[in-house]
Amino acid sequence: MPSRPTPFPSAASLQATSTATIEDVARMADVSIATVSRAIHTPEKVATSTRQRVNQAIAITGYTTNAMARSLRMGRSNMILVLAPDIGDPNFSSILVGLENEARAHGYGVLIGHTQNDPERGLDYLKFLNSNQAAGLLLFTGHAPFGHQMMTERLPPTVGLFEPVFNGRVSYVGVDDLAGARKAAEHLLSAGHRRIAFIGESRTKLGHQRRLKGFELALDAARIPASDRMVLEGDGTIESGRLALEQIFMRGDAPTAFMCVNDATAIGVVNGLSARGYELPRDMSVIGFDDIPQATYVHPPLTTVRQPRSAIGRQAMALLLQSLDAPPEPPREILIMPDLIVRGSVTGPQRR
Amino acid sequence: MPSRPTPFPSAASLQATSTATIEDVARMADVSIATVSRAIHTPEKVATSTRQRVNQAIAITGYTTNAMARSLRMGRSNMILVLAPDIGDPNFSSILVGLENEARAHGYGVLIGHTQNDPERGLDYLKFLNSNQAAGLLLFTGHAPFGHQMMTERLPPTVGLFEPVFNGRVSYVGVDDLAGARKAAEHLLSAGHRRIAFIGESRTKLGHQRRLKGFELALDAARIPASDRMVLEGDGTIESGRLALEQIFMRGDAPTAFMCVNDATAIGVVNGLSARGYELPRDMSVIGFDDIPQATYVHPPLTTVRQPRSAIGRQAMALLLQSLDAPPEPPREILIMPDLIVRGSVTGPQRR
DNA sequence: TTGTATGCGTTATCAT
DNA sequence: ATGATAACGCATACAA
Repeated sequence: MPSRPTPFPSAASLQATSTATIEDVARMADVSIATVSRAIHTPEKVATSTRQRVNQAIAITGYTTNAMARSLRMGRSNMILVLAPDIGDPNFSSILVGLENEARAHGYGVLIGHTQNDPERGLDYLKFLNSNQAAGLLLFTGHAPFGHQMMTERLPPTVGLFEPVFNGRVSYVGVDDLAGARKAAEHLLSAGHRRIAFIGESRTKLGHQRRLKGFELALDAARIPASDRMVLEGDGTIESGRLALEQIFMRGDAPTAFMCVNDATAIGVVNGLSARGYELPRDMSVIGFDDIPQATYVHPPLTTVRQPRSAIGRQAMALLLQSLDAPPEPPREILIMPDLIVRGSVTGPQRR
Repeated sequence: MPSRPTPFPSAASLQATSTATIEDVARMADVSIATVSRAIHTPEKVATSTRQRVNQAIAITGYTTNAMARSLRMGRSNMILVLAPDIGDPNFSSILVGLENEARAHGYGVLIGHTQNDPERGLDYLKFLNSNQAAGLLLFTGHAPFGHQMMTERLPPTVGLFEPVFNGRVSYVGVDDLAGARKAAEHLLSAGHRRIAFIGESRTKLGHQRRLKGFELALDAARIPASDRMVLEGDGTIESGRLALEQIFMRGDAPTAFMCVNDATAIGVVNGLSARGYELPRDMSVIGFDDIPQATYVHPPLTTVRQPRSAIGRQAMALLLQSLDAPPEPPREILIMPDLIVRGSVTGPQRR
């Protein structure tokens, strides 16, 4: 019995090879690999009939462009690397969604690198970048990745987001810290508070500095004397809120309201206050910043300033994607105005 | 004035080129690229003196292997892809640290893909895998990535972790759900409870099913009649805890204790109970599972079963790295025994 | 011990 | 409209 001819020249050989390459497709469609490549990237330059044959072959083989080869050839990948020190940051998740949506819309994929603020890991990702495995870099870290100078020089287009980047001249997308903090302080002021404590890390964190500035501007405008203001150090963790509270009570001159640099700090303060027997918000007002999910589950629920997380993600990615072709010079800074979210942790000061 | 000879043949040309390649190193060390490659990967096969020249050249140029080219050539990368549906999962962060430590120790890097349970995104990452951009796959998702069948067939070595993988025959590393749940139930029992409600999603989630089984085994052993057991549906979100609670009260026969499939559910129950004016744990006991950070910040702090997160991460990566050379057949399942964490949400039942 | 040459899967240039 | 081929950067079989 004569062997039945297969519809395509090399149908048999296909099963042997693991992943279909452009060559498999070419053979099956009976064209050159150049034509296959064209059919994919510039379909209008290919005759309709051949294009159809190629597409059919692609469908049958399940061919997907080998991104490694493509990037090697092109000197640029279509992946964006996001570097984050702490994946667990409650802000990170929804910013990421914004980033990814925007990236997808432009044909880019998103990869996340977890640095844990460890220079070693930073170096690893630097190497990753160095071999063009990502076309652009998004810094959620507040600083450029650490590593050999040689490598930091050759960084791809980069934009920082959420936390201002203190080293490296890069574009930045984030909340308008100053304006947001000012809104928060004004909310406290208009509730009648005059003795207010601010808790934050003003020395190294740029974002915290800006929030402190907004706080001070608002109090200046309300002509609150310096003697009625307290500024306490706190690195932005829940624990730092508790600690700052201890200091306040050690010094003995409690304020009527706390303005915390972020919600984590505020949660620490709320917990500490409750533990000391204060009833909130009757005895003391607390306001936060960020509006993380946990802000709702504390008692009383936190009045706070909401980070426009999704917008930050979207705009940061948009800016980066633009920068891929021509990095803006000088770097741009996009500040998004946040909204005040009024919940239950602020009322007027108690009569004393 | 005669031009001063440069110490190396092509020192000048280096500045022009963007990133140093193996060829730059070869020229500078005055050897062939093959020798450079060998000096890096099999140093013992290279004369000491040449090796030194090569190393020096590498140091000067800041050369790093182009991972794209290397992987293309070798047909395998040194990156591991972790697929997670929700980066914000409070369990994810510390598992990740375990994964990364183990990976680093073996010279592998970790990349995270955020699928959001979206098949489109899954397909993207499938393409990523398909071109050998990752040597192995870790599934935090509870299921294999969705995509064209053609591509799912060609998956690299894979292991699931944290949540049993319901499609795809893959190895798995996670907590011993059954034993952990049994411990929790026994804790409730030994506190004196006999009317206990279980809240969880027993239909589609394998892990939930196992926890329910552990619950039932413990109650069987204590000879609790079926009439004293309640099993309520809840998908594991905070909201699902509240909802299940509603159902209980609608039916009117409240238990004395709640065993929740996870902490999120338990937090929903605790909140709901507090909102209804119950004082915990005096009026009602609640036990969770996972020991997420938030378990500490609810009142009363949650008694729960702790996920061995770091161990899960470490062992899953170790298993995957082994599987790279020879995938175990049949797939292995590593179950880690969890500890009961006693806090304040469980006491004896109220006298009625 | 070292060098030459080939191929990994693409894209792009130049012919035809 | 299509095909042949070079080059991307590297690892390695084979020669020397």
